Amino acid sequence: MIRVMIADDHQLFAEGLSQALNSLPDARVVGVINSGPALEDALRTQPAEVSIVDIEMPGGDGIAAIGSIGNRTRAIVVSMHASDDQKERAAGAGAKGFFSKAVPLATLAAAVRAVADGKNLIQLSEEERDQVLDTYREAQLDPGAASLTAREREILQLLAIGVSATDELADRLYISQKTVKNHLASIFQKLAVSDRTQAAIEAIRLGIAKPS
Amino acid sequence: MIRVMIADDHQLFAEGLSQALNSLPDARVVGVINSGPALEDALRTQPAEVSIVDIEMPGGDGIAAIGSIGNRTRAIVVSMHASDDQKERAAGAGAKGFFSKAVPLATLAAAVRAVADGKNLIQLSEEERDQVLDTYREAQLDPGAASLTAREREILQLLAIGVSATDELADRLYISQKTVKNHLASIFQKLAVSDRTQAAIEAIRLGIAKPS
DNA sequence: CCGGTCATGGGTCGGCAGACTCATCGGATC
DNA sequence: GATCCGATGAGTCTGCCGACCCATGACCGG
Repeated sequence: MIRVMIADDHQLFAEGLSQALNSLPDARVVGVINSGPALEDALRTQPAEVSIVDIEMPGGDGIAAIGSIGNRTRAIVVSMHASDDQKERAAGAGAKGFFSKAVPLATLAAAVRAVADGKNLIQLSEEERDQVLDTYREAQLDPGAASLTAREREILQLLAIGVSATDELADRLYISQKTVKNHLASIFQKLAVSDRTQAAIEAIRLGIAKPS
Repeated sequence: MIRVMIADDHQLFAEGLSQALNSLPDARVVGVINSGPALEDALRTQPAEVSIVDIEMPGGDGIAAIGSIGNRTRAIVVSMHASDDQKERAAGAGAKGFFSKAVPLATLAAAVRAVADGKNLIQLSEEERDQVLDTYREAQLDPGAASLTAREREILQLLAIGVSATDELADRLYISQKTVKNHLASIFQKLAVSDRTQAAIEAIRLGIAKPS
């Protein structure tokens, strides 16, 4: 689980991003703050592997904040109006990544994983960076969840949207009820749960079910 | 259920906000687009009661987009650098609300509910506006969920964190298994579900369970 | 070709889940 | 004070759920 701190004076952006990252199965936002100086304080009481910092903040901007937190966290800088100049300054302060706020959420999520894994993205060319990010696009699931088969995942998806009865699951998948129960039994083992209610909750938490 | 469309060229912001609004029990984001002109197209195929539009977008800015969508949707304008000038222009184009991106998410959520309910917030003074918003801070739950009793809500919270067995629920609440089953029966009726798995999913969707 | 894994399916069995009806008691409401 | 509702609890019964064991055919990697 990657602990993430967000620093941005635009609350709407910060809270939205927080919700979005929290919905990833392998990340957890542990703090949302609205100014640069507060970042250092927050990190003292609440450690985080990765911090996402807006470069444009009032009261001592993001760059200064990054410089002061040093090695307590790895910083990813985001900017509204991304420029090469800003990128240079971010790199100089020790940031490990630099992104425009115009990039898709999936890209930032991949960057968070890459940076948490020790990668430094900021000195790479765009092609190199995208290549690295591609290897981090998928969430690192729990060991149990990672070993789920395709069919088991299918059943979990149905479970998570409320298809809970064995006969309904069997109907939807065109298999017998016996097979459904067999699959469920392996799911219970792999997820370390004891019934389909807990399995459904786990499926939602792990992001196996698509809410949209 | 309030259908919401989001138009913002900063994908990170748009997707983050989308996730955040989707996590509300009474709103659903039906589209996220990244330019002004695309808003009109999107609304033609996918109706939405409320649209959240960034005033600063390349390729014909948000103001023009709002003017062209007229009465198909009610627009709330958000801006990075909120100014009175921008607010005037938004009001002139027919927007029903105007907010800085620095406001908390809860405020925007309340605004979405207010605007969906027919309120026009843009001509109000700050005090008047906050007064109106205060009446919309709470999500309008489904009729069924709204009538849940305190005890029923307690059971749902436990269910949603994986306490699924009757005897465990009884232990945690210091009541008999019989009573647990009686409460569950009323919950099933009120939420229109048929077993505790579906109830747990509904509880999560309705925000009855606290994830953090 | 052989071993492993996956999807499919069968059988059995104990036990819990859900549906239905009812009772008591306290607090609120009128 | 009569009434309603919420919380507590009980009894009964059908049937599904979960646990355990096993079999077969397909596929894949060595």
